[in-house]
Amino acid sequence: MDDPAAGEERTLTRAARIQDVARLAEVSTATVSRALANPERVSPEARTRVMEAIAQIGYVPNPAARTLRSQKSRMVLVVLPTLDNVFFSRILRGIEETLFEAGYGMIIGDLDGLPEKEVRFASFMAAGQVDGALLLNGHLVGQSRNGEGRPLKTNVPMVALCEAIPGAEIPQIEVDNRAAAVRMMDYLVALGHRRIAYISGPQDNVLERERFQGYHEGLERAGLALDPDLIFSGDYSLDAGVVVGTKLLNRDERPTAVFSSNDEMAIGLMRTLISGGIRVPGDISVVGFDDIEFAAVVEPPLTTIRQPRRELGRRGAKVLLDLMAGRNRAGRVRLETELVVRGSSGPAPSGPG
Amino acid sequence: MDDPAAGEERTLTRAARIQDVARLAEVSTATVSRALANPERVSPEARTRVMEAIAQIGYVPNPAARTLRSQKSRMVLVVLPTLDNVFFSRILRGIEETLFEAGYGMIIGDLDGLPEKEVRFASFMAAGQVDGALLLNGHLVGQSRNGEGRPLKTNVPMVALCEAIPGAEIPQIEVDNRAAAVRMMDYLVALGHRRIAYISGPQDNVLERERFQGYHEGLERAGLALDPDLIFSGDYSLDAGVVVGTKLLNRDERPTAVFSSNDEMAIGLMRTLISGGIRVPGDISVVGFDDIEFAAVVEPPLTTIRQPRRELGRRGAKVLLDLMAGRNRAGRVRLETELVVRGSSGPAPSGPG
DNA sequence: CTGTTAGCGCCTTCAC
DNA sequence: GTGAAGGCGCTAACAG
Repeated sequence: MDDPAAGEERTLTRAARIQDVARLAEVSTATVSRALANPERVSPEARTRVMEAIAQIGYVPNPAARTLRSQKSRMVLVVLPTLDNVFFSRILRGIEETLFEAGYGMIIGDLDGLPEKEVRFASFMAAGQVDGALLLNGHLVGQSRNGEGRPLKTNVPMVALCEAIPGAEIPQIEVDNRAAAVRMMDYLVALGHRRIAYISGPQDNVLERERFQGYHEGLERAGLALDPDLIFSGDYSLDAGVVVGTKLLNRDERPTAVFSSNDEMAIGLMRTLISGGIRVPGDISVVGFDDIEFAAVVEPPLTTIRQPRRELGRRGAKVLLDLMAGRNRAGRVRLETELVVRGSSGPAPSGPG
Repeated sequence: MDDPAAGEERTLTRAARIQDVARLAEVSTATVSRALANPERVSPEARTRVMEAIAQIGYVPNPAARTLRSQKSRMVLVVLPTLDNVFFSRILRGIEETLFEAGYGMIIGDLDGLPEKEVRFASFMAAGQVDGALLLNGHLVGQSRNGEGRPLKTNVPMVALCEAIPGAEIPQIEVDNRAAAVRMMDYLVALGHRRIAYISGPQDNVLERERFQGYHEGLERAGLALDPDLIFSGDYSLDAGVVVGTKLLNRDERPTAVFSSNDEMAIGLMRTLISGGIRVPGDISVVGFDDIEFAAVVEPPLTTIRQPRRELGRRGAKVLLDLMAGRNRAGRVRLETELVVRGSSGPAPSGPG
């Protein structure tokens, strides 16, 4: 039994420090530190004693002290527009698993449309709170806005994910949205469609611009003109699709196909068209983008483009890990997409469109 | 103009330290520190000089040093079963916004079904990496498993969210799942249903157990017996609903209503039943739980129970904030739910069920 | 292979 | 109102 008085000394149960381990194992703190970081550099006996002591008192190294000393936090900041979106949460998962394996933790920066939040996240980087950052928001964090203030000079490695940041000299991992959209257009054109409408997402979204470019290029390849009457704009929500559907129902001349820049809007649109007595794909084909889970279970199942979201996260995290380790792996990575043909698309109706 | 040689000294652009500010403002580091923490304790002149110096060199306090010194990290750990789920991401958003306002950052611990991850997250707490934790996973992190090892003795405040942790002496914020399920059952019974099936989620889920209890209690209130043939088990996925739908299609005697413990399974079920020629709600009523976005746009729209997910996150974060500030706000908070009646449920068919 | 030593950057008494 | 000094817990030189 231990001397009860000794226990009395530390009733507050302060966390064990490296000193405590050293004392118990009868070595110096340096040896404890080494036993943890470079076990091979410590004699087996000492190592065993250290490990036993650690287990006995439940020692866990203090990360703040470690960070302060080593100037490495083993934390990564992930900046994203919103947490509340399946699209991002799937990517996040890929990031998390990769980071975790490498021993890194993840701090989430949800911008949530509030610019002031960005400032604080920028300071995380400036202050060395994180060793690297993954940007899912389409622009550089802490970049001077309107040239006001100095652009945050930070040497923290960053990688841009999903939304390319034009002009930024950091690695970019992205899905080739433009090429995927072109592919979808080729598919629709091959089915005989000539009047193909488009529902866009928010215009300021880099990713959206690429998809629209693909739509445009697809039209050109087919020798079709871009018709402003066939361009609708939405905000990626189900409701936006409903709104477009209502507009279409009130028209005399309808497109034979609608290409929505995401699945939610496509689904909202389909529902509205069908309720309005239009057959999908008999009268109008509807296709989306993303391949969210529900795309396969709506009626009819949605033709769409599958993006490797989890893989996107994994790759981004890997590139960042390399960067943080000093291995330069700059440049741009483009991930392949897949056209998933389901029941919501079919041949263009033969009558006058 | 500055002396170019002076700039030469720090070409590596090391982050500015409090020393640098002090030197530039011609005060001591203590004054800088005070100017930041207790501005009123510093003379206006000194304060101005300090602030100008800070702005000029872009000083940001080093959080590691601050944490080491103050033993407070201003970080909170959020442990959850998986990131890849709308249900959690909505809660997360409520947490994030509340934490952010209070100046706290958020570290995500995605368990992802891997027990070894839990160990690391536990050490985050043991090591003082975080000041508090929000548990969305239904059990205590770092608790000794099977009594092996010592239960992690940590004084880090914790709050349990969404899944109550039986026996744990920490505050719990939750939705009253049982009461909500009872309410749904009352509604179905009032519509004349007597053969009401149930699709459960994973059995080890505390939240699932509460919902099932509600189902059971609802039956009792209506004087109905629990029929094992009417209990199906799933895993909250769309596919699980499809599987149950297929089973029902092959049966002679079907229930007149199915209560699914989440919306995804209900939607998968509905789709399968309808494809199999069964009318919803004409032949069978289908109801869910959660009120995810898609519940309103499937055909027919799904009757379900709405949970205040974001509010759940906010409340949990607030209680934790209180706890960390030393204000004791223990106990249990139950948030109200709402029965959302849509087109997927209706009166029980009159013929023999 | 091991111990001693010197900080990492900050905050906070303690004097003045 | 301000400055000097010590130390939070750890790791990385540097000796031995």
